[in-house]
Amino acid sequence: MDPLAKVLNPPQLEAVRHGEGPLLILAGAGSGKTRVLTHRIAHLLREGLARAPEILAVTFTNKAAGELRERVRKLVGASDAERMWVATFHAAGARLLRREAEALGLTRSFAIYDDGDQLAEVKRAASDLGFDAGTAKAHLSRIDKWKNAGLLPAEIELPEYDVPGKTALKVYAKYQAALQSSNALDFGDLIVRVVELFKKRDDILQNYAQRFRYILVDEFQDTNPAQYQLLRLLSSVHGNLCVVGDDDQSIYRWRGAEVDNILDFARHFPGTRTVRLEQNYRSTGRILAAAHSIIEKNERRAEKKLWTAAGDGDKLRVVVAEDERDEGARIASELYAQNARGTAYSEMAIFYRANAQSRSLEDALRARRIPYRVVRGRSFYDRAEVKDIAAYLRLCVNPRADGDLLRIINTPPRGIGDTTVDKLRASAIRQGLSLWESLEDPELPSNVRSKLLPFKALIEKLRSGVSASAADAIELVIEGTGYADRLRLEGEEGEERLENLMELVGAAREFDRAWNGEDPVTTAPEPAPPPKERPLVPNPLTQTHGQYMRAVRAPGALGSASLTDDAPGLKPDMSAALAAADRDEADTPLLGFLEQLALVGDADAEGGGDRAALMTLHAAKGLEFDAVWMTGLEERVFPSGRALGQTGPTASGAEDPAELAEERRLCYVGMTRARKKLTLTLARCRSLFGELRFNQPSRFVRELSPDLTEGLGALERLAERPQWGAQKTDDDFDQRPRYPGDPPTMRNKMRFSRDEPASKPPMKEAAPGVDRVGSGSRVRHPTFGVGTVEGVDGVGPARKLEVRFGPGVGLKRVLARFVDKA
DNA sequence: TATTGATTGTTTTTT
DNA sequence: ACAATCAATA
Repeated sequence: MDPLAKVLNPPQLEAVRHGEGPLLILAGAGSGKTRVLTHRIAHLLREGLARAPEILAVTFTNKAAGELRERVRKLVGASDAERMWVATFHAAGARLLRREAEALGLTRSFAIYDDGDQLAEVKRAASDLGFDAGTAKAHLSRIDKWKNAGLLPAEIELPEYDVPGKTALKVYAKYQAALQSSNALDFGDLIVRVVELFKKRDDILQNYAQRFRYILVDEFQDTNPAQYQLLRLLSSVHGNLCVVGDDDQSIYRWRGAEVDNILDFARHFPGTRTVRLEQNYRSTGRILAAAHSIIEKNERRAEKKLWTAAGDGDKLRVVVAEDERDEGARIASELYAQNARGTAYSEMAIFYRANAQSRSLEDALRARRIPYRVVRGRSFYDRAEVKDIAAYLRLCVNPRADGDLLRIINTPPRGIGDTTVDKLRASAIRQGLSLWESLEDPELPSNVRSKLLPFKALIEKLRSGVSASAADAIELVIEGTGYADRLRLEGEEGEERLENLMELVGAAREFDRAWNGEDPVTTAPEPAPPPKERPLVPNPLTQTHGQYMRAVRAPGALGSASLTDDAPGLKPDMSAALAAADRDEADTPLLGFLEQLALVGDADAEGGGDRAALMTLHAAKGLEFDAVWMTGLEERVFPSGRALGQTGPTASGAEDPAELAEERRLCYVGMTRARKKLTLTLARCRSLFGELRFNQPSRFVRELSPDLTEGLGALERLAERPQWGAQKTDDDFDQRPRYPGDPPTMRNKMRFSRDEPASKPPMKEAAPGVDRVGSGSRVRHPTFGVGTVEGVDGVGPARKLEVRFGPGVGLKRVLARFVDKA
């Protein structure tokens, strides 16, 4: 019998063994799709259906790409794994475009603009055209939509009456031209411009379409039309396109994702074999049944129903809280109780619809001293100081980058104000040159030139001083531009920014090392922490959270760590993996690091230690936890007020069925994250946008069957109570009529502290949060190793510690959030 | 050029 | 509530 049959169930096996032709794998939540993808890739190689370089596997997140790459590597070995393309859509696009840049009139060192750069550029485009720059956001959202749809300006036709559309289109054309002359691309371009390239140059398309004999796509339900076009083109020669996804988990419609891509796949690719993965290996029967009862109300979906061989499990629970503070307090005490019963905090998660909801939850957890981490976007790399430094570096590498030049020409302030900049821009436009080239335009007034020339000299000095090393380059910029000096003058906040830049240097240092295939430094004077068969490497990307991972080194390859089934909690080393993928495309570690800065956030950073996770429902996709709390199950919160036509600019009073279907999918995604325990909470009233609101319980809880759920009784009691109009203050709140069984008022709460135990629960040893690190503690810093705290300044994770590290490092001031308890 | 007061719009944000 | 952004001001 095929040994594969031991690790795969029949439909999984069918998907893995499918040979040529289009393949659609409808993979329900927790049905083992990554396993299928990895085994399928291994199968293709083993059966000689493809050689490694002929395989292209695309995902949406860096995390997914890293995980896939790693798991494939474990199956097929490092040398094959390195020769295939396993990347995010955007990384693959960037890689391809760097190779073919000339064909689009770009150079290999084009810059990748992020949202902020994009908005700035759109503003300039709009104001150059004489439009109000205040409308830039609206234009940008149209531009993004066009790009998601795969439409470049020339291909867009608008009806005469669409006046705002016409304006946006003009801005789009101008914006696109500005990017082109800046030798820059935005995220959307990383896809659309590949499509453009393929349409324009059939020879190049043929080259890639021939090469990629087998293409595999993860999370296909999230593809936008541009990505879909790209896949169509790339698979046009061999037709071996395998897509994996779950239409029920499509939650990015608002970003241009098109569920129809997956729903109509079989129709668009004749001869498609469809495989359904419906056996769930994650959740209990009740959780699956409840999730199904929510999702089955959606009309257009690929019929499938998850089942599990595991038991029914506990009932879901609904908790009705008084307000958001009460909601937080109850959840916090439940977390505490769960933990006392043996569930690690790291196995618990709290989800919310909108980031704004995290505040009250965090307050409650902090009050209870429950260790947590908030999973957010790319917060670290989005800091202004990091982006400033990146702009300097990009300008050094790519002088045509007008956006980067404008960003830093007066940062730190060097007397180059708006008027000077305007004159420079006018000159550049007049002569059709880049800003950089115009810096010494002899026609500029001498007072303007006298300001610009020193700036030019500064950049030239940097450019000649910048070496291959990313870390050295960053240090040179920080010190050489006066940026550091400026921050040092700014006190408290400047200090912190400087610390952040030091972290950036640390990340770059690690990246350099990985690039050069050197062993990562272990500064720790004592034996490296957990004795694994390999040394532990700080992940440069995730080091802000002090995470450590196992280094696995392939011969002659870059370091990359493994995400293994046997090592839960260890995540792949993204930067090293990215370094490996792009090494032949980028020439130096500096260029590689810049690429990483653009394409990889620190979002994937998993906080070390035993902490509960807080995140939006969107951020939860792809994750799983033993116990999950979904919060804010109230109409206008979840489903969001926008889907109900109640909030925002599109507020029409009418529900938007498409939006509501997406909210439903979001609910489905959230519920299917839970392995064993699922709790849904709502608050009777909640302050939202500054006013106190009494929201109806969400339809998603009202729809739950009592067979599956406990605590529904509270909903009915709630319905019997009269509703009050909006009440603005706590005083009003306290003077509401009292009903038997009502929780105490706010004021009472302060006195009696209903939910808070009289004495604070003692901190558990298992929670190595940074909060209790003080003088004398031994701490571990990802860059500096292990040291002893000698001083503390401030409170919370943002406080600074003076730490005495080992020899060669000495006394350093570091942010508490960057260290872990040693 | 930096500071201020008013105004604005607040879902989600893989890259 | 609240932050972020912008126009007017010193």
